[in-house]
Amino acid sequence: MRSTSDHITFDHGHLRSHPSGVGGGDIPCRSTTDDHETFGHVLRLEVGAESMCGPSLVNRYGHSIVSDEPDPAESDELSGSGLAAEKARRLGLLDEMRQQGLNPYPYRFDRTHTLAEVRRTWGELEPGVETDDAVSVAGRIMLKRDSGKLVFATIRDRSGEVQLFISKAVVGDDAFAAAKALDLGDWLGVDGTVMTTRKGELSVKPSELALLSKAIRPMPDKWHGLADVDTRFRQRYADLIVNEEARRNFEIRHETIASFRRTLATHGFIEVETPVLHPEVGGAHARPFTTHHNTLDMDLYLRIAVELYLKRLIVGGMERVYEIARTFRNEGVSTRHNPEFTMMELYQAFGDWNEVMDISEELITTAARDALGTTVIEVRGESVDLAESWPRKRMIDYASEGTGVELHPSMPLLDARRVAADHDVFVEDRWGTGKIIEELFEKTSESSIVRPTFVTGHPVEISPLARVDRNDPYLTERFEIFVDGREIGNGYSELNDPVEQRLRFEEEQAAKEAGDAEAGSLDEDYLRALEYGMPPTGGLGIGIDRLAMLLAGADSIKEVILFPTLRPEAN
RNA sequence: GCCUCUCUAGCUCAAUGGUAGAGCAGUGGACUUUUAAUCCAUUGGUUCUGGGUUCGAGCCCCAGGGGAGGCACCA
Repeated sequence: MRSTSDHITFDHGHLRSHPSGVGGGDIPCRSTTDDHETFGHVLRLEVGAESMCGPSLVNRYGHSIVSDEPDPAESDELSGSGLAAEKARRLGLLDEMRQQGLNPYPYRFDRTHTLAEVRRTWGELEPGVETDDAVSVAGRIMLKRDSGKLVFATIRDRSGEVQLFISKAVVGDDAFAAAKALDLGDWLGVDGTVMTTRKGELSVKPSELALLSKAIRPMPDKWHGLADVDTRFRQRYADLIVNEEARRNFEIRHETIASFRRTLATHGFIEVETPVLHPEVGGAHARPFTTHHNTLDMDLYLRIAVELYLKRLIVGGMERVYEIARTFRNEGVSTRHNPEFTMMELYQAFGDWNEVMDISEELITTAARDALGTTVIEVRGESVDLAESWPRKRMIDYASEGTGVELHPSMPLLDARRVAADHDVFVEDRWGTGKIIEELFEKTSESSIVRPTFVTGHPVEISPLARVDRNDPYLTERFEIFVDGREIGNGYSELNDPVEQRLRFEEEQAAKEAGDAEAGSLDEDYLRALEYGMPPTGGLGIGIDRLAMLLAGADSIKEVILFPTLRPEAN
């Protein structure tokens, strides 16, 4: 809560009472010493914002804004050039500016062109051309080359990079000195004209430069960037500043999600938001995070899936809904798992698993086209065209081929256990044949699936919310999408028979009581919803993080999550 | 949770158990078409932390911490 009384103290009258500054009347408190002339022309000032010219003004945090203390440049801290000394040096520059009434953190800058727009408009200019075309651009200083009476600086905004051609003869001695004092990492706003150098480098020749924000901390290595993965993930801001790859990965993630929304909109899906705090765990097989609401005095779970809520909406007649849902699972962290991750789940009334498989292909293929400009991606050195129809193959067929034994959930449990033992697959006592078949599939086949593939027909035992296969009572109409050995999606014909659903829940409940920490609980409200009648429905979930990994070619989920879950920093 | 690897200047990296170095960044200087600008000079260290072995430890040993990869679990 800001109040004027404890905010920076200044008054407009004070500003007005000062004679106009030399350089255009907007610099109220110019110092007359040569030292302070350094910044004399570099700043474009906003009225009122920089009027704290009096001695020892203190802001609401108690920091001195302007003081008569000795310049930090003379303090002990600056005797070296470690991080502390470097920060002290730059803070000293700030003090110096403020003593002149200049604000190193002005409130705004009006730009006319992004750097990509500059490049798009003037990119074809011949070498050595000077135009009269005026632009205002802004960006962070990434490189700086100081050459006598010229300074070349490369600035970057979100769209790209452009060089500044700063000429002493154009900007004048004072502004040129100020430009020389700029540091890598500083944000700059520039008014100037477009030109090309003799070698053809597209440049903006500034007539006026404005420091938009002073960097106090030095940038990572301008050439090598930031390589330490720990630092890259903890200080994502630094990673994004210096690593093109990081920026690209999150661009791809964004384009993927944006593409999903467009595709779903064309199919008449409605985006909804359902609770993150769930009183019951359901919709997937996973261990939840638990939390507590104080006023209600109620334990709650962070959602592990949104399935049961979205299907309630299908009962309610919303027909086509989806949610891009942050989801939480209290399980291991790996290159493929983050405790919080994003799933897109959709439900489509009157459809079954066939419609949902079709839309899976469309969503992912379109996302690739939108994010990468191509549907051809590289997977394990293999060129894969997502636009080619994805093969469909039953899980029991994979497992049978993998083991050399004809497997089916109807086979006696003892036989299934023997096959598992032959393949070094650990089996829990409570597992039935269906679960053992899934384990055998994962052991023998999962990692060998490279191109996108629908693995279908999961046993009923491991699919408590999926409808039984219309042709085989032991299997369900379910599929999982595998690419590069990883599951990225899961869908099925939704079970809508409330009586059968209750029986399935009761089996899960029994498993939970038998010690399965990941089993869901019986959700009476969901059953009540089904009792009102849910139309035939197809449902789908796609792991957005994993899809982003696939499209970005990232080998770790942390590369596509801006702030992955990490232990707190040491000390 | 287990196994392996890793941690040195702000960043990227060196350094047989024997005085901790380089490049970048920074500082001072030269340079009006550079572009990882270049050239000259130069500052900067709790070698992750704590013990131990040794005349001597960045290096060897033990314990702890962070991270990565693999396994397990899951998506």
